[in-house]
Amino acid sequence: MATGRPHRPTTRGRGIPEATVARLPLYLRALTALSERSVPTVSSEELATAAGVNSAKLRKDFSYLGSYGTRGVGYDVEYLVYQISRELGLTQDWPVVIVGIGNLGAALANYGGFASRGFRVAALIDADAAMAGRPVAGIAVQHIDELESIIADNGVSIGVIATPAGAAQQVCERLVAAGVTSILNFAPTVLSVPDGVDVRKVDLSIELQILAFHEQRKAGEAAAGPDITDMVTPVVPPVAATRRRADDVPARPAVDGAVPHGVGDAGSGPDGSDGGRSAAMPA
Amino acid sequence: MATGRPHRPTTRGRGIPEATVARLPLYLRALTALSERSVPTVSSEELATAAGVNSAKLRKDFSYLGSYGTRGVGYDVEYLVYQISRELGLTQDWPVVIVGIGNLGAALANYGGFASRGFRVAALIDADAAMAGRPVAGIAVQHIDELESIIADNGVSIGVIATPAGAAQQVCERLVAAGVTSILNFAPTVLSVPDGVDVRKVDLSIELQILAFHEQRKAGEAAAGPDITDMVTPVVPPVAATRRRADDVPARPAVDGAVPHGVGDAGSGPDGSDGGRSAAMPA
DNA sequence: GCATGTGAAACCATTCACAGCG
DNA sequence: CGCTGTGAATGGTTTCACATGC
Repeated sequence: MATGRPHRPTTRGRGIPEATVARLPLYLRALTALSERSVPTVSSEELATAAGVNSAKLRKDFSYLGSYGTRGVGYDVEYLVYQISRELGLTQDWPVVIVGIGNLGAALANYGGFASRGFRVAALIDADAAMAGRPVAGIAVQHIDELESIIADNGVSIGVIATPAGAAQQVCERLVAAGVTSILNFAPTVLSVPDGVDVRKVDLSIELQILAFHEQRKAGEAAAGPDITDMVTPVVPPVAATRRRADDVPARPAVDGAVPHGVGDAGSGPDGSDGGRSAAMPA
Repeated sequence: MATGRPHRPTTRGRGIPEATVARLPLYLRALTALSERSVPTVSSEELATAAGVNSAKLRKDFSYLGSYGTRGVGYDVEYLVYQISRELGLTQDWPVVIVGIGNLGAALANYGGFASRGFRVAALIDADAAMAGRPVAGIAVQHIDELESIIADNGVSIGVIATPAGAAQQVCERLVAAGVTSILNFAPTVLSVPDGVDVRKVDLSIELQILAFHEQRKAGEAAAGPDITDMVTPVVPPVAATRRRADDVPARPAVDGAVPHGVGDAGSGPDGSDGGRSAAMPA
């Protein structure tokens, strides 16, 4: 159980679908922008466009919160802002600690959207004694020895981990032991936590890899595809590759004698022609 | 899961499910760790644990790639690393540009996992002329005027946006016009892009809000016994939680005469009796 | 014998399409 | 009449459980 789990087996029916919860902040942001421009009401269509979803989905999402719209008119912006804020728990503010004040931690501490929407940076914590006392984003960094007392004194229940991967699990354990029950993890590691603790993960490298997958697919289709009508750019000049270690050779099946029958099997170097994306049901 | 769209309606069936693609990087990381410890094979059970998923899911995921395991034995680590890398398109390297070298952009540029897994920072770009020439993570920042030629000269197809929200859409358009077809967006905005361009979004503030939702739910459950459905809780003046503007009052339905009937309607502040932790707020 | 690979079942999410109401 | 709210249809994902084959 890693990333944002269903957090709980289904504590008795009730409740907003996880996918909907994940979109509420999006709606809230769009609504806040409208509110700032003093727009009084919006239709599901307009709001959906602003939030980047389709209107049916938005209406379905809102239907889980209650009937907050007016038929034939739309939604009252201010009222909806309040209802969503309340649903997300943003009418109270949440003290947050950031552990690991390197480049990333500092960036997070400086991030404005942080403080503005119900969250307050209660403390910045780092293991490097040399950092202690140094102000980052106007807050003095504290040494990790203080972690437990900081959590307790401030009633912190949300922690952000921005440490190197190697330190993440240990920091996580200390946070949890001290009372934190929600963790936002920026370290590229799978954290293991006890039940009842939520972990969400933000991983740059994973996001890039997902993009690379689609990117490759586009290139492959463009090159060998009768499908996909027109592509924006013809083909990306496949720059030479530079694999990071010495394992540039495909690597053989191994085991014993028979070779596992891959689908679009190896042989194609960095890319060769490869053709389609391979993948296809096995025989 | 970020905003990564379905990239395409279903370009004709075939292909690996999106949910599976999103997990491949996770498996790859776990496998790489095993590889470094020279572990020759793993079972689906072991690998699943290391990646933080369950084994049935992992096997199903791998089944979309082909039959790369050996019954009764498990998977050959090296071979699987190669197959997944190839599937993700990591056997070639991808030049990436980062636009917006503020705190976050600098953190991204310094992020090690970046370069190590098939990605290469081809350029750092910023709109501030004063930044031009300044080295960040060993690379000289270039002015945004050079954006188009940098993209073209380096065959960049992946761009990372780390600018303030206000600049994001414009930067996005320039990137796309110059040939970028995959974008990783860190700015808190919904980007609109033409078909064929993939956007993935990483949004700190959204992640925190999702955590806050669950956090609130935990507190609510702990405090309000059996069921939260009781509408109109008597007490509780909603804590004056330092809302950022003057709109601290709930905001009324509005429209005309009738009040919309919410579900677990307002009135319930942070939670009342609280029970759980919950920060001593500054009044 | 044991772990993979996979149909089938269960589950969740999205989309459709329209009834219902201001 | 227009737009919300929602049952029903569709599509995708996860889980189960076991046949398959090393």
